[in-house]
Amino acid sequence: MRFVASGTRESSYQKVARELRGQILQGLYANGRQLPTEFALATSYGVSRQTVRRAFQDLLADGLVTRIPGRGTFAKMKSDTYIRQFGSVEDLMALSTDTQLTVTSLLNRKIDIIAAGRLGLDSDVVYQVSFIRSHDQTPFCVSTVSLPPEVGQMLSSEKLLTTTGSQSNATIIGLIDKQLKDPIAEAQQSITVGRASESVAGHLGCEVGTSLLRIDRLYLDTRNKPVELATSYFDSELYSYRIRLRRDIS
Amino acid sequence: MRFVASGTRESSYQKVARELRGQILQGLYANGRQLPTEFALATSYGVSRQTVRRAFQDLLADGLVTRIPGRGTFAKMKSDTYIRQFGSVEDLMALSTDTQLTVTSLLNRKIDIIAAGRLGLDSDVVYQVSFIRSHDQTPFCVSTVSLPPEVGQMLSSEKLLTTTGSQSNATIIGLIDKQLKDPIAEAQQSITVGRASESVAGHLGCEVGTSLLRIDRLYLDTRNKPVELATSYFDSELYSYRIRLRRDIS
DNA sequence: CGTTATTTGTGCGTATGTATT
DNA sequence: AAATACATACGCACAAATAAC
Repeated sequence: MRFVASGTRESSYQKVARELRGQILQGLYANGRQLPTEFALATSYGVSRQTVRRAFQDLLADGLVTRIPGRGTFAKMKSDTYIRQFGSVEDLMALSTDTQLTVTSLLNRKIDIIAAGRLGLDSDVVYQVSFIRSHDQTPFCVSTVSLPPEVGQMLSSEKLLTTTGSQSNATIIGLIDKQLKDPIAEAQQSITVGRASESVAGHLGCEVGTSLLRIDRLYLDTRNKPVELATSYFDSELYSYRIRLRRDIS
Repeated sequence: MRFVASGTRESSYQKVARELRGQILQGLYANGRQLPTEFALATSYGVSRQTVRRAFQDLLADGLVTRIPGRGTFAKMKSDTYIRQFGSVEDLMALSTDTQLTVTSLLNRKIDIIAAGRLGLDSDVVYQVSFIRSHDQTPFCVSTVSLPPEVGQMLSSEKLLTTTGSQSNATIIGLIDKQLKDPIAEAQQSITVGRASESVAGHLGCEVGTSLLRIDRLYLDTRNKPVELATSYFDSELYSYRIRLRRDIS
């Protein structure tokens, strides 16, 4: 899940990390088996031990391995399950440079009573745009964004949202935040289980009715006015939602 | 997720990372302001540039900074990407006031390879206790808590966990935190979709196989040692996981 | 029980490359 | 073109944890 700009050549440690990641995900080190030592990998790849260590730091951050001083490095994955969580939603959303947005339904005026209600509107009219988010050409998330009419009209000048199949690595809320008088101050997020509709299943490549992770986010500006409602579906077999909470900020 | 080991003194790069993390979270570098360069930090802390780089790798993995070659290191601005997660361990511990816990399976020694693995144990022996959480006499959550043997034995004096059908509005992690030498410092939470087993379905009053929200929490103490693994199933019809994300305006 | 070998962790120095200003 | 700043890569030394003898 580490970065890498697409254009540049892959560095040594990235190659090591990529190959080890593939082997782990393929179950070569299933049941927590031990990986080769730093020294062994360094000699077999013809790189220094530091380079191998750098690769392991990525695998560690990905949660794929456990390292125990004096003992060795062990894979965390159990091959007997289907669960391939080689990343988290947070990781993927965090680096917008890593994920690509492809518009599937252009920004348009729609009638949506539920969305309008959650946006605190009096009428039933909202502006909606739908898109998929991909990482490495693999779509992992389908989203629909609903906006109050005035916000929707504000964004109607954005070519990204009004051109078929257009791609970007921006975020909608980023676009909105730039143009708003009052900036975004707060978001309310709710995570539930949802089912894949026909269109969602088509985009994610799963079957209709599959249980998906559904994440709703309602963004509010400093005046506590809702400015965006985003409803996203994630395939939870591929991606889990991971959060790290810390205590003691000092 | 970060590494290592253990009872020893804090290392140099950890100190640098900790202090920078605190400063960022306190808003010292709010609005995406630039942090000192590697060289500046190295000289001011009296360490090498490599050590500063090691610290930045942790902050990068935490998603707290963005680094741009040729430009510098910047605190992640919440506006140009999205609003970041700021829950706290305290929030999780305070879950208890309006919900009630009923023990369904007493604290006991069990064999659980998966739980033991996630707790980083060498053997397969863990202590487990199961319970349901109710609100207004309606159960909405079924949890199983796995503990390392030494923690389990520590809690074996708690009447709550060793008496059939006992009720309380405490949290297990709260009980643990009181007795631990090293307090809880961090929690890793993973949210996925799970299916109701026979026993879970029985307690929640839903059908076997129903899709449920599954939340796994791994609590770590200040020495990064796992002390509790909680696996909970929520009926997503009754309960959705809500988070409020605030933005630091400063 | 201590000793030794293995393995990971920390820290530093150096050199070179690449991107930005 | 030059200076700045991050990225990669290698080398070395020593510390700390573990396991085996």
